[in-house]
Amino acid sequence: MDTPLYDLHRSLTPAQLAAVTHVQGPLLILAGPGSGKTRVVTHRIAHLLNVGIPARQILALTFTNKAAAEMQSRLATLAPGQPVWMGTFHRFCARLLRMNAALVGLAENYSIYDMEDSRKMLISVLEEEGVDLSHTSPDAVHHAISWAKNHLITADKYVPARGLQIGRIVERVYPKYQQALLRANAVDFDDLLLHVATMLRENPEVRADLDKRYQYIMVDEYQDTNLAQYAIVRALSIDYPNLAVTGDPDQSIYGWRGANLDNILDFEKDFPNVKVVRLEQNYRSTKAILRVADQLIEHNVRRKQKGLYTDNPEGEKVRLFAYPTQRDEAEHIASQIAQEIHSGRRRARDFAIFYRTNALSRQIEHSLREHVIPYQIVNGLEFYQRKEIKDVLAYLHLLNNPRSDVALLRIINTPTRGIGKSSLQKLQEHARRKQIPLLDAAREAGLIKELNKKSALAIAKFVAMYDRLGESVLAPLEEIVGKVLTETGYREVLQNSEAEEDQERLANLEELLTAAREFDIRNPGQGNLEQFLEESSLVADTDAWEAETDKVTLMTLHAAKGLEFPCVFIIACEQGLLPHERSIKDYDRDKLEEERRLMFVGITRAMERLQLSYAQYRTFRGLSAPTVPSMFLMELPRHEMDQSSNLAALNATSDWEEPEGDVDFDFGANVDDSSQLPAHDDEYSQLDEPRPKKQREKTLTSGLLTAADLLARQESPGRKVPINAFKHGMTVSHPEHGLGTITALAGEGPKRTATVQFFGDSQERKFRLLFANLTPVEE
DNA sequence: TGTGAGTTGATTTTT
DNA sequence: TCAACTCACA
Repeated sequence: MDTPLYDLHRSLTPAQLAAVTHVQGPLLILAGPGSGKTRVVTHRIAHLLNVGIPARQILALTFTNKAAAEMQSRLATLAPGQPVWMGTFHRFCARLLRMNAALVGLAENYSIYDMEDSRKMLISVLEEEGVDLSHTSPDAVHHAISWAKNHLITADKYVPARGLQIGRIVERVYPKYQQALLRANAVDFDDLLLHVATMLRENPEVRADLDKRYQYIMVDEYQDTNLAQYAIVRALSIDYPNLAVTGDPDQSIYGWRGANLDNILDFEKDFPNVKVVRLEQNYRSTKAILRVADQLIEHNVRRKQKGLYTDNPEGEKVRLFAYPTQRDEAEHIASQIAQEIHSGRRRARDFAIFYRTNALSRQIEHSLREHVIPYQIVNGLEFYQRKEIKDVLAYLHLLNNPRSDVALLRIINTPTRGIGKSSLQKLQEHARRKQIPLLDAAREAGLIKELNKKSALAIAKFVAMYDRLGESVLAPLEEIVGKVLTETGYREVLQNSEAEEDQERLANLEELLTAAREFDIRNPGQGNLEQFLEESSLVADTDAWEAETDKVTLMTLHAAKGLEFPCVFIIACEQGLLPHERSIKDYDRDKLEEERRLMFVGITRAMERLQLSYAQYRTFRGLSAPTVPSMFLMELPRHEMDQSSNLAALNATSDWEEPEGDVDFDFGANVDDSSQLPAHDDEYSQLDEPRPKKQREKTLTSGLLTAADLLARQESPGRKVPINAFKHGMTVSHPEHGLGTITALAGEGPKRTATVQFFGDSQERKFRLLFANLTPVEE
């Protein structure tokens, strides 16, 4: 049933309503922080549906999976069951490319290389070309290529900018890199966009079809679009220019990734007759917080003037604290949080701590642990980036795309099977000479003269194993993953290892199996390997953040965008960190303004309480040094803020709530203050024990049970062992066949099936667990 | 060929 | 500080 219109529109302000009810023609929504933007977007989609626009004509593009999921779930309550396509740019492009791969010289089973993969590929190209890297690094070259791609500059069009040192190298290597990718039937992240943009430009009829197909396009966070994304959206909005974008120039923080602020600043020029709606009322923060944010961002030149206001209460003063050391900073923040939690005033999830770089989280973590405060970190090492996961996925990648050399290189000797560096080199040599994929070269190992017998045999065995795995590509994902773990010996190696680290890896792989199983449930039917790989390639760190758990959140300022918390701490507001030194050193105003926006984003996450702080002394990269407070702090309305130097408070034993008196905030005093901080260096390094690996744990599953799980848990009459007790790699016994090992599991509930390899049996056997007479064997 | 110690070199943000 | 990479040795 459609939601009646009046219901949908109730509780919207006039400005919001104007945006929601705009249907035909371009629309620009300038949405300040906390202005209910997501609400407006989802209501607008619901409105479009209400006025009879088919769901399949609507497309909503976001930058993160999280944002897409958020929208999806909100829309689900407004307009249940409507198949509106929502997702990230990259995912959308992956889809389009899948359907039109041939147009850009790819096969439809192409692989998506992540940063690590494409970097490896680039390095091998650089080596092949014999490029001298003494004055640059592979990463710099990579970045330059990425920059070019984001600016729609293809390999054949690349002309080095004058004075750009690296230009010469890029000019030479970019085409080779691109060829290598095509040969491997692979794309990097940037290619997803570039290929689609190219495809739309060169195939007018395809473009027209898609334009017609997606008549109503919405783009979230438009200020973060780069030229490629702009071109794509533009190309799909020519015949049907019903493009609605939302964004805030003041929250553009991805310039370094090619985001082009002009896209939003010039939107009105690009699309004539655009309707502009400004959402300036903030529903999130107190007046005090908003004033601080506003004053800071006033210092930027490249922006659209915007008046932020709120009807929220004045609230408490924003705090600006100077601590002697980072340890004091962390300790005091942790104590404040602990006290608020213990007093029952707030819960752990109400707090967030932001910092400019990931490395800054360590001290905070340490203090939070000391105070036994639960926290979650959104940081670099996410699930799909872990070695063991990437290894196993590489097997899957190679199964899906036999031309993926990067995948092959990753696993041909993982776990080790006697194929060393020199053998590999010879193999690569051979592949290069004949211009064939490595896997094909491996098939000819016996014919390669340079290879000794032993190596050739090892390679042949690898190929045989690969082909054996290949027989299962149409099986459910869980089964494929299980097979990979068993057949490759990967599981066995870890099981036999004493190292705690390896046990953890085993647990992570168990999680991967669970993920595969959940995927199978979501996607019944055959041959979904490709889709599974695509999904796993396009997930990001911040997607792992869980709003529901009751934990303090630690994250970078970048990751914080789009979120809100009652209490926010921004630490290390120091020159060189925020703004980051790289944005200061070449006096680039744009870069500096981006740093300022970053701080603006951080500040505007806070609803009720905000504390900015810096340490007068900070140990960074093992070196301790006095700091200079962030220049941005000078731009704030300091007179109306609570400025305390916390030395006094730190000496007090009990009450943290009221930091002692308003000591004047002296920006110069910190530098020569080292006398009162004797030898803290050593002392701290002792305290600073390495972060336990456990902290990395991130759950892929919610812990919720599906109906099928429950079913599986039920004890069926006549059997002692619940179906769930059977795990991959487990030893089991069978009255007829004797002892064996479970090599794969698949299916759900009564259909759950185990594949067992019995000892001394030449082939595997499959059993329905519900009926089979299998028993786990205690080891 | 594989392992481990030792050294180096780099350290922003991420789809 | 730490991870990635090199190089020497078994």
